[in-house]
Amino acid sequence: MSLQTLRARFAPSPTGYLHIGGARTALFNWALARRLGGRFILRIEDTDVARNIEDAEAKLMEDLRWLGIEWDEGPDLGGPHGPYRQSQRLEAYRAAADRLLDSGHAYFAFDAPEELDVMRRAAAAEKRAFKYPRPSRFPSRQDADRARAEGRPVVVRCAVPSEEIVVHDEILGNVAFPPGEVEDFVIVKSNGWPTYHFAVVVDDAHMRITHVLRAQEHLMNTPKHVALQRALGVSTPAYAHLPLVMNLDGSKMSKRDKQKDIDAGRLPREIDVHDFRVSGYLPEAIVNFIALLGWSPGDGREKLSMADIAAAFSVDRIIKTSARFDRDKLLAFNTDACAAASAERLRTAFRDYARLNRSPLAGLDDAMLDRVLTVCRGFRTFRDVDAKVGMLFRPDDEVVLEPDAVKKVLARNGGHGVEQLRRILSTLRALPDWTHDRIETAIKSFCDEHGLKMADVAQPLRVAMTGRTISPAIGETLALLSRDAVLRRIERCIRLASSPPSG
RNA sequence: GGCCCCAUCGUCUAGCGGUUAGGACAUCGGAUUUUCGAUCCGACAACGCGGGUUCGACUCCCGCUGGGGUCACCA
Repeated sequence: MSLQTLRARFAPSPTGYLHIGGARTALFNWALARRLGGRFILRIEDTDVARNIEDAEAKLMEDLRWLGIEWDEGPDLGGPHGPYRQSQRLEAYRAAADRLLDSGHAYFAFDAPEELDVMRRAAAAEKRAFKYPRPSRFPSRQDADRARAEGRPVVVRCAVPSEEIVVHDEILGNVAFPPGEVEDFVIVKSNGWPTYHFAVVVDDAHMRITHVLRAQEHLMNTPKHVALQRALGVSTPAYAHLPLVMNLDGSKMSKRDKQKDIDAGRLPREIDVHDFRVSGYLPEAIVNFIALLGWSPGDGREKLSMADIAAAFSVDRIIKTSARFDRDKLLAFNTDACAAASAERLRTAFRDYARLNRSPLAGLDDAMLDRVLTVCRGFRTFRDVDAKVGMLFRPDDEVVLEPDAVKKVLARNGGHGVEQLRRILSTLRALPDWTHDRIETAIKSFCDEHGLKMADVAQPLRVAMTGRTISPAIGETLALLSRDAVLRRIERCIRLASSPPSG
């Protein structure tokens, strides 16, 4: 038994924001390291120059930190086994490739993409699996130089021995791949850069990675990695392939879903961590929810903080079955997390949301923001808060009366609603002081006097204040505005509702 | 299609030979209510099918069916 410390890593490629599935992978690796006193490493896999996106690395790191997932070594922090960006490790891959070439574990190949394509088509036509035909004699370095001079692409392929490869997976158990199943895959591209398979193996060995938790879609890659590890003479880390996270309908969660929603004129479904942030979710709710996708602490608890997860995590309790991403349940978790958060926590998180969304609530001071958040209690996301009180913090003339609201509360019964607005004006004007409970009481007694239900007055007032029928309790709503503003908005509403609709 | 993985309420899951199969979300009732939301009660709801093994299978084995992943000079 060695006493080496556990080292786990998360290795995204910088192609965009952090996907929610990637976030779970990162979380599990993080939790494993935290639970067992190991190190958690962030590595950027940017070997596909064409797919790299400017800023993606920074966004990835920001999303991770927003979730509360902190790494011990990474491109920005450095560490003893860096650099942690693959584009800066080309020399290491070149050296490793040379070793493989020299030992006969790898060989040069010169096929043009079109030629490979023809071979694959032919195989498909004959209904057999395509496997790259290994040459009986491996080309020499001189051959490679000559090919390059002739303008042919030169890649390096791994000569995979024809033997059974058994992958020991901590979740799935032993998975056996029959001899001949793994083809001679490319490890160095014609541009000299390593492929993913090669870079991963070289880096995991170099960075002393002991545990690899990754999505199950990588399972078929693992025998390649094991073959490479054997050829390189390095040890194989413990692998655990995580069950996939799917859409509610069982399809793969992809960015296409977002576009489909946009095309259909719906609010886009959140796919990336950043989407949830913009939609007004709390990171602790997201982390709690995704932790439970394929894993559970085993004692019936469902509400878990990062610390709880780190304390309870174990690979043994990861299940094999893929999970579906149930947005309703996440919403419920978020609602609870909002209710449980301290005023200070809520303020901080809300400001982040408000800034990203350019909400009219972005500029509120602590006291006013606390008040708003309290008055809106029960909200499910910050978007709810914005929708409920945002209009109160915009100029009067931006209040647009929604047709439905006009029809249902203002115009009904021959303008019954508008009539109440007219009558309540003097009551409000006469109030000795402008506090939510005084306002509330005054409106209640106004209703009693006139034999009205609370809704008969409160609803028209809501429409006058916000243009819609949704707002906090009516006393709170009015008290959030100055008395002058309330009177102005009532008068403006009466005017608008009385004039014939244009268009 | 080849290879590989998987299978408990609609969804996330607990269960690890003997349980009234538990919890959560959703749903449906009811309560509360000044809108939305929240909240409080209650109800409905699952072991895919067929063979074995066993005194006894949700649990172990095999087959079927179904779902998923993967077959790039992408990761």
